[in-house]
Amino acid sequence: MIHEPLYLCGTTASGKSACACAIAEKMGGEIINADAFQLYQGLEVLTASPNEHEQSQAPHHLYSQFPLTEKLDAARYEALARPIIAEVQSRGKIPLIVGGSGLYLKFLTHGCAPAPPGDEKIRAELDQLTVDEIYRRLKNLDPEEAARQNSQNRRHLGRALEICLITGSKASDLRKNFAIPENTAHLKGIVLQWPREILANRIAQRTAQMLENGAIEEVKNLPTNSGTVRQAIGVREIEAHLRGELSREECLERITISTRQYAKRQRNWFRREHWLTPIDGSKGLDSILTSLPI
RNA sequence: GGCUCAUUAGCUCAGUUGGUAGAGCAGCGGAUUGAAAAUCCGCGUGUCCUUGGUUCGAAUCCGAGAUGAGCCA
Repeated sequence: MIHEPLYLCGTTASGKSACACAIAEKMGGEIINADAFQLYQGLEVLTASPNEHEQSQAPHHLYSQFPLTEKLDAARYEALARPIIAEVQSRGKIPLIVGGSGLYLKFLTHGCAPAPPGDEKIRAELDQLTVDEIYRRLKNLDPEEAARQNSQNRRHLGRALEICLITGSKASDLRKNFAIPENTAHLKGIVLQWPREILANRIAQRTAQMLENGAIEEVKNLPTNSGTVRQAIGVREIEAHLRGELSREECLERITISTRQYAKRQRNWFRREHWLTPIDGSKGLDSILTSLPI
């Protein structure tokens, strides 16, 4: 019997890991990571990766798999996760895909557009330009794409321009050829939701816990050539603290705020994924287990 | 006790020669298919400490009071 994957989403600090373990134990599942930063090895504390106890409760895949110098992206993630999902299915177990990285999840649920991967040389060049310059260049090559992007978003504009430069054709054409599937009937998943105040408290507590448990050491030991992973919430703040620019207390406060803001963005993302079944995270694991959409 | 300075948005502060106020941060709303924990967009009514006065008109000038900080006793 082949089991469809069950997606377990939710904002940061919504209790996904614990919930995943409970589901895996009860229903015979294996957990597959869908968090962009927990893929790396060396920032387990800062990224709130599942602890040893949790990992011993059920098989976990794609956690702490890559060195901090690696540059992963959503497409590579999809390519990594697919065979693992198939493997879990072949064992007759349920693939439990758990994580909060909306884009990564979307690649899994809706597929990957046939676009070229990022090019470091091009990105390094674009980094030298102002947003206005990037926008102008994109507008030149692909006015349609420029029109649908925000003229101030260097990341999104840069990606579109990069596609044009690599392929020699228009990013907007590529977009037309790749329609995001609208049929989501086959998708099964839940999104854990919490009252905002309570989630804010959980975030504050967990952040304090991280600093206690070695997040500062992790950042201290970051290799200088670590790329993507420097974007993780907490890295900048802790580095500022290590330089003496922020007190420990200020550092804690800054990370807590950033995390709260991130949770808000996640909430936005998941709200648009209508196929997800919302579940009240504060109801407790037993209650959650009985309201799964399977 | 005397003198000086401060008091404006949740916080830190701007506010030109009097014409009922605006930035950053926070907060709220939103976008987002190969960097996504990233990146970006939108949202500012608040007893301008209180109270008398001057004035057509006061956050702005004058008096008194309150609170805080500093200096002198």
